[in-house]
Amino acid sequence: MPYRPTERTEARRLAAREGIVGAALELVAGGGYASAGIQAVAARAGVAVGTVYRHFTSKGDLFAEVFRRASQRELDVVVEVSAADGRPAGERVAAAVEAFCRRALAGPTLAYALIAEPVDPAVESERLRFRIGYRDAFARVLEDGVRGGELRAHDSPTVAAALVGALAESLVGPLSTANGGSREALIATLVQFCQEALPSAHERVHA
Amino acid sequence: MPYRPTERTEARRLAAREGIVGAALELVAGGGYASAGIQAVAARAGVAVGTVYRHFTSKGDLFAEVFRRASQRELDVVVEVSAADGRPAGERVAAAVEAFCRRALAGPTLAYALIAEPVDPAVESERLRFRIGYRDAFARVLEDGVRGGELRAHDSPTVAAALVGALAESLVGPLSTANGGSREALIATLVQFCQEALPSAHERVHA
DNA sequence: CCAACAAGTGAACCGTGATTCACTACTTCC
DNA sequence: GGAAGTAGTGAATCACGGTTCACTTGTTGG
Repeated sequence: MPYRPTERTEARRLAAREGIVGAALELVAGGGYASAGIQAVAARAGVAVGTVYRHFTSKGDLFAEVFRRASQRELDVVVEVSAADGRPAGERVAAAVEAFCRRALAGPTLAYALIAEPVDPAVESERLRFRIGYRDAFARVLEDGVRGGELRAHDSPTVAAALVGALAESLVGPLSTANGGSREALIATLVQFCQEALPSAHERVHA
Repeated sequence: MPYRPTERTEARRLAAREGIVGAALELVAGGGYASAGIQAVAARAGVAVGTVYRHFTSKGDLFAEVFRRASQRELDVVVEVSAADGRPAGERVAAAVEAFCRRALAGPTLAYALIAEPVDPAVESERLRFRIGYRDAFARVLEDGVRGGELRAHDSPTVAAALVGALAESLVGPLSTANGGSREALIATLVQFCQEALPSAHERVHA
């Protein structure tokens, strides 16, 4: 057996792969998914088009990984911040919302790509996993709040989805350009909104 | 001048145009924008591909009209329902939300296409107009509420955008499949959510 | 009926961008 | 050095669906 990939070679291969993922991520962060063609990725990574296909079976495969990494970073922060057990649900939601907002506003193009921009089906399904992750993070907080008597019983998944949708729309959705004010004011408005939207136990139930 | 389009001919032309728009709308309502290619539209309308281009300069042009009509119907209902001046903002928001939900749930594929599905830029800009319409309808109610002392001062456009986003996400967004319960329960949850989310004057301001 | 023009037709065209593949260059081991 | 295999290359190919256009058909008024 005259040839067998060695450690050194394997590392080089991995580095090349990383270079491609990194180039793709830079393109997405800089100009959105629309600007991230295979040719552009290859050029930025300093490799040939064919090389990209040595490491990924398709464009969808590549960007599924790109989205997975970028989204995981974001989700981890929100999960971390909202995990603080014992504290009131309202505070935990506020912290999660603020973290979500700050990160989205810090890299709006990336946030748009991760949340709202049209993408390939393979990438879309990856995105869905993380959207569900956000929803579930909020839902956990809501359910803890119910258990602790702070919130009344409610359909947590739906309310959590509504919170995610509210943030997505106001931060990166088509209506997001509307907020004329400062970044801090926007965050304050959204934090406030999400906190009040919670089904507090002491709130009068309308209708 | 041996030929001049007459009334009868003009009517026939208009009918053909309507047939194309109708076919396109049926396709969108049945299978989303993705399933509505020019070939498919022409086939369903019973005309040749070229005929479509006698009536519309491009695919974007055709579907901009399709979306405009479909969206206008929906927006009119929400604007109508929420316009009732004099009544409390909470009630008006509840009525608007309920109308929005019922119509979206009655035709989920169409709702998805109108609100969330990826579309051509020309169509997207048409969609934006209507999303702004929804937001503004909510914003008007919010501002009336502030004037009437029912709500405290706040960033109405942003809060209105958040409401629209919350509804869009929970009804037709990627997370919408999650709501396991009944349609009525979902509507009740969202109506409740949106009402509580309003910045009521008597609500304690956190943080 | 015929001139003049519009409407209708649909196979062929075209732009875009992902994907392929025959080839070269490199790495390992004997 | 040479055999055996992998990584890299990038111009050519392919798939797709919107768009075109030379042609046929239909309509009007003289």
